[in-house]
Amino acid sequence: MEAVISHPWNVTIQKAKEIQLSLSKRVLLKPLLKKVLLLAAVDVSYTRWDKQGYAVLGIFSIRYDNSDGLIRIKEEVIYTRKDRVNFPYVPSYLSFREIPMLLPLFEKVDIKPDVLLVDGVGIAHPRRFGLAAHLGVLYDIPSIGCAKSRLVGMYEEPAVKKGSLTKLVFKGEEVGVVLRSKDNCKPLFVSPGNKCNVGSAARIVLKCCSKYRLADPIRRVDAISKEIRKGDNRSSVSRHLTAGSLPCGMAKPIQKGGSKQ
DNA sequence: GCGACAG
DNA sequence: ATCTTGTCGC
Repeated sequence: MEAVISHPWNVTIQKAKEIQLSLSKRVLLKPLLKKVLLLAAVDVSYTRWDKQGYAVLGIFSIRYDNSDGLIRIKEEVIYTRKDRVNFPYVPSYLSFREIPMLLPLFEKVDIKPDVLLVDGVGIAHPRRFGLAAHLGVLYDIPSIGCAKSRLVGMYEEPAVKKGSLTKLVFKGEEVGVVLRSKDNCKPLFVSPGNKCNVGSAARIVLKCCSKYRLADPIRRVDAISKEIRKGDNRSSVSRHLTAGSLPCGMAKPIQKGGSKQ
């Protein structure tokens, strides 16, 4: 994929804020009605001292379970990258810490997924421009933020049953939902990133939750990220197939010795 | 002024 | 985010 927008990343917090305020105007909120068949997910894990980050981008082809209508991952193509982290973690500026590591991975993908799931927030952000919104705008694709905790907004606790949800309201606006993705488990904070709205975001994320608290695709990239952090060995581009063949255009991007450092 | 604060 | 054993609940 090729970014539609380009801007510096090694910036001060003040400049980062200006970029967020400027780019937030490009966020488009609308129903995402197209059936999701190709889904992407990203995540980054770190070493204890924050010196290195392990970024992962997964492209997943999807099938729908006949019985429950939930999404099942049919095939996956995984891209990973180990990088030194420069930008510190500053609440509401996570994009500037993680996106620089993810950019090289997106470059390797030559197709646009129907939606991108992100471990972080979308518009449920002080300036309505969290990590998911930022990535969605950069690549002009639908994106959804699936945070494990709250950054901003007020809400009431959703019922304990999976599928229960309550509104996440920030400054009088509904910026997302608090979604119970698994019975009796802490809820997820789902907010649209780009080319999606709150309702569609909640519907899609719930369909991605099969047996665990986290949406399957995010849980997958999260596991891979932590796995390679421990091992820190083998090729940085791997392929995993579970059945059938890849949709046209998806087979190409796999190469060996692709991305390291 | 003080507490809160995605990963 | 990461460091960590056992432990309580579904």
